[in-house]
Amino acid sequence: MATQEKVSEHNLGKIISHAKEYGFVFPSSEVYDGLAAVYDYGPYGVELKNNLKTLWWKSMTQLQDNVVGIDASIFMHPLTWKASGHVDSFNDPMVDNRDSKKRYRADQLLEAKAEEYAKAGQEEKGHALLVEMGRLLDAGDLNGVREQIISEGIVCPVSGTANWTEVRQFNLMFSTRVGSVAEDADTIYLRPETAQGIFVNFLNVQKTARMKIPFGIAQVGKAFRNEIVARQFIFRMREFEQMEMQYFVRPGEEMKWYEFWKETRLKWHQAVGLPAQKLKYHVHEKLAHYANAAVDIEFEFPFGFKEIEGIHSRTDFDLSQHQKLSKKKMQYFDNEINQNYVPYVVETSVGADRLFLAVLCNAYTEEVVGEGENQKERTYLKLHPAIAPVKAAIFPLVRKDGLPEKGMQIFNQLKQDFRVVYEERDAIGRRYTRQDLIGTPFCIAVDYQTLEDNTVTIRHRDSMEQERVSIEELRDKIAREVSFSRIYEQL
RNA sequence: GCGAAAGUAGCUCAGCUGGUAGAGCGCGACCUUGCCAAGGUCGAGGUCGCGGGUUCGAACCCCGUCUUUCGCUCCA
Repeated sequence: MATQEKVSEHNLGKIISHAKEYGFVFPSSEVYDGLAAVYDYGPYGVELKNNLKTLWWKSMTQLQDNVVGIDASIFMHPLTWKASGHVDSFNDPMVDNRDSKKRYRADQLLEAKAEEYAKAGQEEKGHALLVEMGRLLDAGDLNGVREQIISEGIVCPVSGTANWTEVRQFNLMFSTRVGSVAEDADTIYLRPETAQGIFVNFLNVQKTARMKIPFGIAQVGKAFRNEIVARQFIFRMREFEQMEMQYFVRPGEEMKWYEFWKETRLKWHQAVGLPAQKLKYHVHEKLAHYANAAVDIEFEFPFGFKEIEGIHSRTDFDLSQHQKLSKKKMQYFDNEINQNYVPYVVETSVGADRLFLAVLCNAYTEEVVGEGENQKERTYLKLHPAIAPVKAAIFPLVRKDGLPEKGMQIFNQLKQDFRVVYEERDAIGRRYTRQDLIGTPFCIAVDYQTLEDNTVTIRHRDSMEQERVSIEELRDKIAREVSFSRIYEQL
């Protein structure tokens, strides 16, 4: 009888320590004291993350018969970001109130003021204020914006004072320069989202893969955002990985597909092992400029419910914008209705690192086992076998009498199909524990009986129970348990 | 970016009113043992986050800085 105690509140610290100590996630450049909000994946972390990415990729491109993949570059033509709106809306003028220590977007303060005027029947005054603000922002006159705030008598809602700092520009896109001669070099950006690589390739993909609407394009890749505050371990990083799928549909049918993906994706997270009660939808009331519907799938992290995936109905905003700026048609001819149109898009966008963190938080388990005198605490990662970094460990019970040789034989055979490890050092109990800590679902022990009848014991991580099976059965038995199809079955 | 707290061995931490570092666990080798973090022997590993200052002397006091966590703030 094991009383189980799941990690719930305020122990992100435990997860972070565990992740570091057992080779999942390290702070970047730790020998130089680290780099804020950047992390590296260690030996087991990379296996787990790769498994999650592969699972997602196959769920999209293999299980869905009308979704294909691409891998676009991180660098893109600068106009891409003009078209997407990032150049304009990823540049925010910020101002702090010195008394309340609160930070605001300067433009939003002025917009709120303009709204007040409008409500008071002074619409023209409000309009004039915004026009002037637009002029100042275009001219890069941040001081002018600050003077506007002060002369309008705008005060901080918290402190009630007008003790404002300078207005400063925050650019959320990282830029670099292409061209070896500095003066001739062009500024280009590191992509702040992977979606645009899909949009600009829409026609290439549609034509070469001969896709018919509705169809989707999937992509896994890095994106970069110069977050003002990056926090909460790998939850919000400046360099992160997205798993995105853009689904192109007939205009007017987007809500049907939006609902379809909303449900499909929630089910997927559950199938990976995230419990239903720790997942919920969060519908956006305030929509981004491109969307006509948006919902987040949130997971209950130790620091609360937070987004792991977004499902957005992006309308034809992106393709239309690219059509406008590139002057290339982004249209599809639909034989069924005999019409040319710019497709609407439903996006599913998972943060790979967030999913990783959710899976890790959920898997981290501390429980008390044994009774009375024998009671002790046990820590292990309850990962779905299909995504566990190591599938099985092979242990000879003792380090003599030919057991190591037999163990190596089994190891060499299994390693062709699975990520397995072989260990003969230390007491077997400790070896079990070490595997528990990294979430290995199966430990195979070679004992004296093995030499007689070619059977071994398989010890199951979660129940700690053992069963005896013949060596010939091993491969198939493990294969069944660790196969992605165990997850697909739940979809 | 603001506020608070913290930073000593791989991890968790101790280190008194300043007198140039310790423990447990872990790690490596060997011996004994053999089914859930076993015992023994030996060993590796720290310029106490970094840089200044005060002092005869700084892990400890002062200043600065970096990093992390938490709370704001921001978040397509």
